[in-house]
Amino acid sequence: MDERTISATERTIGYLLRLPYERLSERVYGGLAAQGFPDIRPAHSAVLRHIAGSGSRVSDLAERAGLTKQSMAYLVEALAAAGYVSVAPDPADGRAKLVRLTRRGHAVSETLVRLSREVEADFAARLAPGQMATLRGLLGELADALERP
Amino acid sequence: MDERTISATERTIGYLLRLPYERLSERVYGGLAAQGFPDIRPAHSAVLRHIAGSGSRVSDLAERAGLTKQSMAYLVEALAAAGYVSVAPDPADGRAKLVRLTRRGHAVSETLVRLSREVEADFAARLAPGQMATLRGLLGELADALERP
DNA sequence: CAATATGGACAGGCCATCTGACTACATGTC
DNA sequence: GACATGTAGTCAGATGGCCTGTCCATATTG
Repeated sequence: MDERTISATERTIGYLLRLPYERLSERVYGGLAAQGFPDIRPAHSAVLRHIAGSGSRVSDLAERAGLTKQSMAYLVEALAAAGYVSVAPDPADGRAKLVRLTRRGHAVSETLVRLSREVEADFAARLAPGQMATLRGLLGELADALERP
Repeated sequence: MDERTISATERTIGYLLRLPYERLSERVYGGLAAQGFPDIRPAHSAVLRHIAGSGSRVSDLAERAGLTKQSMAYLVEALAAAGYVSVAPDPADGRAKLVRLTRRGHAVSETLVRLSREVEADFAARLAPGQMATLRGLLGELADALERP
């Protein structure tokens, strides 16, 4: 008889969301390390996901990612030190700086998306045909609903 | 024209899993704080989720949660200091200690599950009828597949 | 111009994890 | 029963990823 307090009765939706997320993360960031990007960590995706091709300000990145300016500056600094982004003064505003992906930054971003798709495909193979598409669709609808509260 | 590097092209499955997880967490742990459990943090769910009614050892908890013994001991210590768990020597093994939920620990565990269900219901209300059940079912199947690799 | 808002930097702190080194106890083998 | 090895837990130290508070420089607006 299993006496577990939570999981025996019912797995929480939090557990069900977090488990695949963590497995995915391990594989994606492990894969990045294996492919020559060892210094990219999950938190850095907050930068990579939101950075505009024409460059973004730290404040904008912070707001889009839901982090403080200081936290975003910390992440950007690490990416800049490792050569994934460049930071240059914004010609349009003397206070601001523009963060841009370098060639290496674009490479890591593309690799990240590719690895993510690969792991997603592997997850899909563990479900019945078509179910991963359903899952992705539902998560997308939920994200749409949550992005605009 | 949106030039975002990742999200404009396609939201990664990681993003789609993490977004609802984070919204859920904010609400569940905010709710716990509001209901008199201000010192419970998301990491503590690793203890609450895996602890057995008859008591569990730190090592067992660590293994089930996928953490090191040291990390689990750190979490257990905080919960013990706040009165959510008791820690007593294991009569069956002089090296070991048994971690048990106190009455307050049971209360927090039940409240956690209840809040989780409430937020899940709120999420469900943002989707078409029945879709949340489908989503939960698919996540459950995926979790089953990932729990036994 | 003065007042206020904004972009960013600096300092300091906390939490949640890790690794490495260690002690105390348990167990299995001879 | 003694010894070798394995296991439960602790101590110490480090790191990453966030936070708040404070401050400076530059914009913007009345």
